[in-house]
Amino acid sequence: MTGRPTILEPARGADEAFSDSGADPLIARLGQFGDLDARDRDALARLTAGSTWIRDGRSLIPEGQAIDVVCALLEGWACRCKDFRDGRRQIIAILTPGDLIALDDRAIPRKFDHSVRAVTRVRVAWIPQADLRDVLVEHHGLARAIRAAAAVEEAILRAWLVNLGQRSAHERMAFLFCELAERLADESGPAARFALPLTQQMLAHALGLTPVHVNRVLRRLRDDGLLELQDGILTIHDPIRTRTLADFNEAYLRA
Amino acid sequence: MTGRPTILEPARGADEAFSDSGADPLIARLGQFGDLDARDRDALARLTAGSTWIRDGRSLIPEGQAIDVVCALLEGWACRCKDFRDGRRQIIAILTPGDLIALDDRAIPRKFDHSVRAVTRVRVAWIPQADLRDVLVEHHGLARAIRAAAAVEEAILRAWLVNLGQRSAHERMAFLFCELAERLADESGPAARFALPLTQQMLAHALGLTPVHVNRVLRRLRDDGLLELQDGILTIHDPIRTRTLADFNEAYLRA
DNA sequence: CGGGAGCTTGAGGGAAGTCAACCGGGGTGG
DNA sequence: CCACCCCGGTTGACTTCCCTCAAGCTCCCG
Repeated sequence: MTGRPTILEPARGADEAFSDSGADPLIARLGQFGDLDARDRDALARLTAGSTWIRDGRSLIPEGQAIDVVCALLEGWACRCKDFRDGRRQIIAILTPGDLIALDDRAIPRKFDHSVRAVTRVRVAWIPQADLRDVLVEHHGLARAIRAAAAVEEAILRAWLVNLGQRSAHERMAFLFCELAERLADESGPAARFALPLTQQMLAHALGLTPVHVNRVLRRLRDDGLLELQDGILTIHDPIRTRTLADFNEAYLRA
Repeated sequence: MTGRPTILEPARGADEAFSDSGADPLIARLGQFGDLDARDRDALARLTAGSTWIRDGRSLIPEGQAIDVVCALLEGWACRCKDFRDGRRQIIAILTPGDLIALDDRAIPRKFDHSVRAVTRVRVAWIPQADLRDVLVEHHGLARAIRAAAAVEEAILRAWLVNLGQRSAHERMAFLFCELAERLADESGPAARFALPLTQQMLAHALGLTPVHVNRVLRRLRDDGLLELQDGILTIHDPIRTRTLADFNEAYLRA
């Protein structure tokens, strides 16, 4: 995590080529917060028509940036992070497909107090704030869903604050995994097995721990039969005990 | 902090008597985020016309409450806090006069995922969400100032998350005090000496530490000549070194 | 084959937690 | 009125969780 991509991409026509893929992840996400009709979905598709691939490790939004365009994360993972001059780093949020980044839903232009970085290779669409605002005055259901998503992101922030303040390393780790399992849930319930593209270093930055200790905690959780993180795949073997350890309640993730 | 007031009030006509005091703290706070004209101030005064005193330690908003009225904090301090079943508690935010609590600026009705408690005796005004919304459609400057205040509160949340995740106990404490000094600033700059009505127990809950350790850290900061907390008065003797220790930058508190 | 990134494990240290005792002040009840 | 008692603050002794430093591993890639 030096800021430079650590793994070179396989050859593509261009690093940041246009793609015509749809706005599906966005529709799936926002649809959780209220039904979207065909016009809403169409508007979303138009807003995200031109999307771009960006390599892992790249900065999507630098700290200090003024907010003038919204970034719709369509594929891949990203994170908000705050870097210290002395090298310390805190990951403030983990962003997954369907997240709207740098959304200024309060119409208060502020400079970014943190940066946003691509964790994996990501596909994003850049939407001028004005374009989005114009669409939202016509599409109330969409506007409402977006506000609900923002409210949930704020609730996640509070949950993380509590997590860092009160829980032990083991509990923190379990809590983070429970949250991600819930956020990546489909109709069949929370994901018990999913791709987790975070290095132990990144987990450390998210949990306020050192990479070494993250490793030990993961080993302990594996030895205890709770879960396993192998080759970027997280498997929660014992969801009940994992939830209990984390004292996890998913209510804050609902609108 | 058992949930019951620990200090009984001196006799008053009634515990929750009406008061006709004005909306000055609210005007002062929101005025920082944009000029308010006489009509705006008047509207605020009308919204907060009937205010109530509530004893310290009382719960203003219980966890799980649906948001139907905004609570304007006019005098005294309060805090947002999250309680665990096993007795652990995390203070998520410290609220000072001028704060709007349970403001639903995104118009997304959600159940409260934490509680709000009076730290000191507080004077509050309860404003039905609908009344506030009605006023804001007519008063754009006011609406904007309130959105800006909400954006700053969210930035404070991020700053606290980083504080808990990355800083040592000493740094955390210094950071919190720098933030409060800045938030309580007047024209002459950050407050170097102000009433801090938080017990060491509450500081511990805010900083993710134990009360015993808070005491030791305070002693150390005092011995080192940085600051002093005596009888509920915080005096920052050496603002420069305190800021340096905390690596404090107040940019996030500005709109 | 060499080098770097990420993962793993061990040994030792330090920051913060735990347990316990004591003090002082204010409220309360005998 | 005085004696408690409780709460908050203070300090010491000891423990523990997590960090630091360091080495060695695998895998991928040049």
